[in-house]
Amino acid sequence: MNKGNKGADTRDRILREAESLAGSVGLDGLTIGVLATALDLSKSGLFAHFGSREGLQLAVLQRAADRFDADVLFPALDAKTGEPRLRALGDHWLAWERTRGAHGGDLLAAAAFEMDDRPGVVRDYLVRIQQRWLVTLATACVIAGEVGHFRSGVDADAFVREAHGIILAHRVARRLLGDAQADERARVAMDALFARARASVKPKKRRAA
Amino acid sequence: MNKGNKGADTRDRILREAESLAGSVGLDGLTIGVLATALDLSKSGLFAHFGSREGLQLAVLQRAADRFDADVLFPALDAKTGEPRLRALGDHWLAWERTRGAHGGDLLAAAAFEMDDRPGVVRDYLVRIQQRWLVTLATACVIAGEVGHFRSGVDADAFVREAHGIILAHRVARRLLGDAQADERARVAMDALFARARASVKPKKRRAA
DNA sequence: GCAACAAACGAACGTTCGTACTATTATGAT
DNA sequence: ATCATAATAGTACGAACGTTCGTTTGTTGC
Repeated sequence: MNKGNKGADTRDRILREAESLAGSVGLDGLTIGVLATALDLSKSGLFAHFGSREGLQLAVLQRAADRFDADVLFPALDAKTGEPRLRALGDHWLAWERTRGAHGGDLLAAAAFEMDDRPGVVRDYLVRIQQRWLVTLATACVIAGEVGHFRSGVDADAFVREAHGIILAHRVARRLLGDAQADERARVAMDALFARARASVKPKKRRAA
Repeated sequence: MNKGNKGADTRDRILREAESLAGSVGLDGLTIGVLATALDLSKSGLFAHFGSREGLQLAVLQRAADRFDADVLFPALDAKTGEPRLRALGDHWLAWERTRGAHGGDLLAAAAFEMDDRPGVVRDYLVRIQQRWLVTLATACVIAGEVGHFRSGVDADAFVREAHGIILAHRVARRLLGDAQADERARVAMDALFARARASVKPKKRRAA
């Protein structure tokens, strides 16, 4: 996999540890000193790989984004276009959130809350990858409508936003509140979301009042 | 309002500024030095009010929780029991998230993501108030079912979780991605959530496949 | 085995962190 | 007016922060 480059190897080692570490203490809590200690490296040796702390943060984010693509986006492309693919995207997203949640946690979701008020290149990059992902989801949703899996007028943005909400609420339930049923409940919620998008006509509020 | 106690006044001034500051840099990014500078106080003078940084964090969280109760919980008690009250809770919650989002941002939501992997009294307290709030919502939802506003078998936990998701997704859309329509979309999502709880029978997936 | 280069080190930089002490000022009861 | 006490300021501390520097170690091609 590597082209014999030694520096690139340790850089990878660093980023792997950094991603995990930033998962628990946050991107901003990530510190060169403790990272170096955790890896048995000198601060300066580690520092040289990134040139600045910001460079390290950016590299960590980049790595996380790459892994996200590899773990949730690309595998879903195996599924058939339309609802199956969208479903695969949602399932892998949830699985990502869940497994990453075991240790360190989903860095990207945490960073979204951490960085939303701190301008800079790190935030800018985060916005880009987050937006790209949501657009990807929305596009898949639109396609599911076009091929007839979803009802014709399905609101893709609303769909994506709801899926996003399920992921985020799941994280809080699971990681902060320690809800053992969080996984199951998130799955059920995702099922319901898809079922609703599938239904040809919303019931509106005909029975109420 | 105050009982002539001068110390309590500055303590309040400190906490007001601290809450706003922690809203942008996080509870963990909150630092005694910059807080003191922002308030034209000495580090030591400020420090004396809380005894430790952890004490400060705890006090900030406590103040935020109190304000939350004052701004979203108590006002909703004016609404009639059942769906109206639950609706008021949801609306005020969203309004809180929104206005706090203008500057500093909702500290509690951010802390939920920031602290979920950092054991300690701060996290413990956060878990308590978060759980209490969600239980409050769930209870209101159950009541709405009992008085006939919602369908009888309504899943209160699922309802609350979905509302939570709407809030969280709104925050990311609004504060990170800068979506100008975030407010409106969150309102619509909340409407739909209530409409679904009202409907006497879910359509299930009879039309699909 | 030697030159050229990449990678990691160790020490020090100036700054900021949280915290501990002591001193000073303001407040309120007598 | 005095005096106890509360509230704030001042100073100093050890540690950790990001960063820079010069040096040492490791690798590779000749």
